Amino acid sequence: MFPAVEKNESFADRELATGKFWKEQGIYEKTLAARKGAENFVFYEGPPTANGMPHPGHCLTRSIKDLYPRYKTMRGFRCERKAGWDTHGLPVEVEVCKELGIHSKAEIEAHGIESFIQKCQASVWRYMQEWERLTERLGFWVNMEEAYVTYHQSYVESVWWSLKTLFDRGQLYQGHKIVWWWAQGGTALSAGEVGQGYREVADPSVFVKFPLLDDAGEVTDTSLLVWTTTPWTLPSNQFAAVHPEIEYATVVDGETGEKLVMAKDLVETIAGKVKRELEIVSTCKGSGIVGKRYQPPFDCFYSTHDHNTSWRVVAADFVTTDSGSGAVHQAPAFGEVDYEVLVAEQARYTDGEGPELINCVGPDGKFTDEAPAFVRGRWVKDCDKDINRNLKERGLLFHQEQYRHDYPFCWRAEQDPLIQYPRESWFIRTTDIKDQMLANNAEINWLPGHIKDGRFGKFLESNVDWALSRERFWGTPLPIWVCEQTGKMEAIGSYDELLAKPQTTGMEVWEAAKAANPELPDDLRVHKPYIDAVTYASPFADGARMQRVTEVIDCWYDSGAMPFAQWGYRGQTSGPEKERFESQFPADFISEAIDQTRGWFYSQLAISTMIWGNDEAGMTNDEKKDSSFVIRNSSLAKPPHPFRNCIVLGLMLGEDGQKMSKSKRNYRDPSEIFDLYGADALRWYFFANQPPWTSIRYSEQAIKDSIPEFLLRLWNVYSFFTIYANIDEFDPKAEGATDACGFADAASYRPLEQRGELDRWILSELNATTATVTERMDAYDNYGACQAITEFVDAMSNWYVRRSRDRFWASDQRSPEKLDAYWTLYECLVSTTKLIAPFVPFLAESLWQKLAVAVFGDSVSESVHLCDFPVAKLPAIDAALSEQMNLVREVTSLGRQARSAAELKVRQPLTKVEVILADTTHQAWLESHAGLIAEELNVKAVEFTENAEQYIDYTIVPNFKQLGPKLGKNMPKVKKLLSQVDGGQMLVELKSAGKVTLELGGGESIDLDENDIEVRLQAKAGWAAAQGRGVVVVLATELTTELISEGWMRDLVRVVQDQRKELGCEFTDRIEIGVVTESAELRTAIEQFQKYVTQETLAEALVCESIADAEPISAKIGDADAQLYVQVAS
RNA sequence: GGGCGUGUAGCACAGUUGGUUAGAGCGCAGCCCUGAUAAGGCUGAGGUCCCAAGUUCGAAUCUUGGCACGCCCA
Repeated sequence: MFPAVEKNESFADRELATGKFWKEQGIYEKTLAARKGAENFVFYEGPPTANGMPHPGHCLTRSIKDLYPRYKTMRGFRCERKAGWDTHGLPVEVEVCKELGIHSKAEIEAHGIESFIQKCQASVWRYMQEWERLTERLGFWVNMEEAYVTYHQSYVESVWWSLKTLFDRGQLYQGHKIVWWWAQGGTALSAGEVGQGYREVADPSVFVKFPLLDDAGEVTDTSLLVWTTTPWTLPSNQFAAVHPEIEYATVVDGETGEKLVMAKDLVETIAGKVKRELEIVSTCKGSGIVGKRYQPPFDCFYSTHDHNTSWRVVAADFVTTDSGSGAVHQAPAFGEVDYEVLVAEQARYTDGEGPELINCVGPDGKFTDEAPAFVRGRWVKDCDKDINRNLKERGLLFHQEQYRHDYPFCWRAEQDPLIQYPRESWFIRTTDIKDQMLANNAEINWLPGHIKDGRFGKFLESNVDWALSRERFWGTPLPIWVCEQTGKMEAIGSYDELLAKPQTTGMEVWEAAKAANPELPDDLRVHKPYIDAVTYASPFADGARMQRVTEVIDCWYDSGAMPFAQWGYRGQTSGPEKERFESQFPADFISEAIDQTRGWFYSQLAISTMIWGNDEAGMTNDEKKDSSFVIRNSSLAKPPHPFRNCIVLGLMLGEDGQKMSKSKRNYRDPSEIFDLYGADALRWYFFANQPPWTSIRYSEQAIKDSIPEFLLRLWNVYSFFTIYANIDEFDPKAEGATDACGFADAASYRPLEQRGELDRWILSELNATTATVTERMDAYDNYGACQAITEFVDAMSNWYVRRSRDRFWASDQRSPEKLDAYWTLYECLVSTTKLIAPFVPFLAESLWQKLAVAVFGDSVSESVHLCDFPVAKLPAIDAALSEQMNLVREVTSLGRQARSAAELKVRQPLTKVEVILADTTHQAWLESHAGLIAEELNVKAVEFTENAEQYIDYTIVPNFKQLGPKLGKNMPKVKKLLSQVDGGQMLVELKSAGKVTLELGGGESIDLDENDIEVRLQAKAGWAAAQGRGVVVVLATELTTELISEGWMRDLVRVVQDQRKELGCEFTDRIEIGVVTESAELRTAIEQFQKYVTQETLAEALVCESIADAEPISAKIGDADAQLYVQVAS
């Protein structure tokens, strides 16, 4: 016996029980154990940060990440899933700062770095529980107990090892660059971080007069009109840039008489801005003013520096006439392009004689003492107004206005604008390996495909060296120690290596902290401030000490290092780290949202290509001998690495189409969704509604809809099966089957060829579906796979079960046809259960437990997830049968359509339908299924008519696909000719001769055979007919008394069935029926169809009088009114 | 400003190498069925396939140029 189907149990409740079962029985662990020794399918978990609450977008990534490992496991692979947590970086520091109510770097230092770091470490796990709960509730199987954590010592040491490798190769270098600088935080930000903080703001746009000097260095009456949007950089002005090819004009200001130089194309615009006449007196190319000297607007450096090198007009291609004046203020300290101008200028001189960088702003973003007195010590962005006022007072400000543009702010401290600022910073020379990265990229299977050469490829093309260092606190310390005397450096690859250095001191700082608080995790010893205390004797100078540089690194480097760092691999030549790393590299599958293009996707590729590039070009000689780099020569190093297949998910938007945000509350908490609809509904919504890379708008309704559309539909089939299997005492084990996947041992199990057509059909569909799902999933197309599954479940529910009901209800429990039906449906359900297991693991498990485990006990897998994925039995697939069945379904659908149009409800029997087929290939088969069609359409007869000219117009159209290439330009002519011929006659001719000849005129003619044309049928007016593509169904609409009576009796049956339900009858309960009516017609009909009614309703008696104890109900049967009495037979 | 992507029914989406009646779902309307019943089915209305030009015998599909939106970058 199958366990009875529970009523009143929600999917969500069942899921909780299933989750508990998995956990208690260690099913995930068992799936791994079961695949011991099997080929690996390597999955990398991109580490989320656990210091924020998870939202529905995380459910999406985690669902996809779960789907493929589950699928591949069932397909026979061993798929480890090591969880990971991203724990370092600015987001954590910012959170802690908020708690402490502090903001700037100085405040953190005042608070104490030791305490700050400890707080960071603790805060990383703030939402750990929520994340774990979500992961488990969603059914994302991942090993959280052995998760890798980026702050763990072994992880940090792996990162160190990789950085040491790069350092020793000269690929990690210190450079002087203009960076986006977060002044309050005292650190540079990476391009990715900056990109997240752009906001539209209004900044001043000012036009300033730079008086030009003559050859003697005296101020002339002409000024260059210079434009800038950052007045605060004017005190640090060093050049003015013009485009050498643009025309410049000298104009006279109609009001003041001043002479100004500006781009000729902009004269009119600028005149409009200031609303006065600007008269052009002469023009010249930009190259004509290049080299001219001018007096800078502020004298911070002018009087102390060489006038010949700075404060000159220089040529620059980036100047445009889109806005401004055509002459651009240059402060090389505060702009990347400006800085390049300085470098270019310096190149004109021998070393040391060119212009030096001038800068009167400190790293804290405040003006230094070199700046004009009225701004000293103030935050630069606050000084724009005062600077403008000062310029105005001195008559140098020509015009100012507001200008809206996007400007970057700190992504974690939204009120802090970033500034460009010159800094010493550490870089990784990724530009050296650009080609290798591109080669690796070319081998990655990106989904969708356009990522490869599109967003990701383009990003690689424009690669710049990775700005690695951060002048912050909570991150992987940059493992470079500097000699205090010589400035020479070396990199350290592990903590032990550091301790083994000569005369190491400083470990006591950590030891003291640990003694004071034994709770501190040991991992902290490789972090600031403890690691900074460790120094050792310099190998470069006697008596000197080696001291670590102060920086930590970009946390994206941490996550990108996970392919090896998750195992603590740092070049070991043997041992578990090496083995695990090598067996798990590269990944077969990763998936994250598209925002990771420049994040984790890139950091992984860059690091893996840096360390194990595709050739030996970057290796030192020592490394070439060093066996730890053996991977370079192994097959693992072949591209693609570090991952082979990558599904790039779209972004998930809130219900309102906006980005999900906590403050807008435009989404529901995932835990609520689980409670309301369950994890399977959510998962199915993700997998089955769209390809994963489309941005989806979170839709609660759509999640809800997965239940009736798929989950419940399948559940109902299962429920139907269970109810009748139990009534008929059908038990696969008792029948002799040994397990739930092979039934050949069962005595009553008949081979396919002995079973009825419907059974062969659904099993054909099952196997075709299995083949499709496998093929789609192997191509990482979950959407296509889900569509196939949905169609199959629909076919099973809406055609197989419906058409098989008679067999399930037949009274002979042991009839072969009935047993066939049970076996067939059982097989379909069990296979479907396995097919859906990776997608909706909870429902699949419930079904498996009820359909298989409950019956077979220990002789089947204890969980569906321990099963092998079904393999399609190709011989069982019968394409012709599938086509034929589709045709039957089309005919019945058309029949209903015709009934609906003629307002003849299905309950009313009709004498016949006529079916006319354009293509008679399947006609004979269809004729043999006339009974089925008759039953579906409630007609007494089905007739097939050929050449049904009375109902039909035949239209012949060319088969365009076939004839197109043959006919070319003659196509329209043939189309026209065919539309004019008598279709019916032509068909006759075609049938007898096998071809027809069409005269095209001009002596040309063409022979057409059956394949060259398509026949269209058009029902003639006046018939109750409906037409499909190649078939017309015509109804006979005349009714006889007998037919009407029969229709009435179907009414009666229906009302009685309603009443059965009302009375709470079991499916097997017998009843008695009484009908009291004034209508003689009704009484006659009852008499006539007594047997039919009693049989349909399981009635022992049907009488035309009242039944004493039953409550009468009023009913309309056909046209007649009646009082109906129904009661359960005693 | 540049790159990438997306524009198909009220909504959210499919549409396989170009082939002439553009599709399933939800929603809506009407109807049916009821021995799967806190279900199920059928039918219908609703589309300038963003716009324009081009290539072609033929374009939702290919090309070019616009427009709108999104993301990424400056």
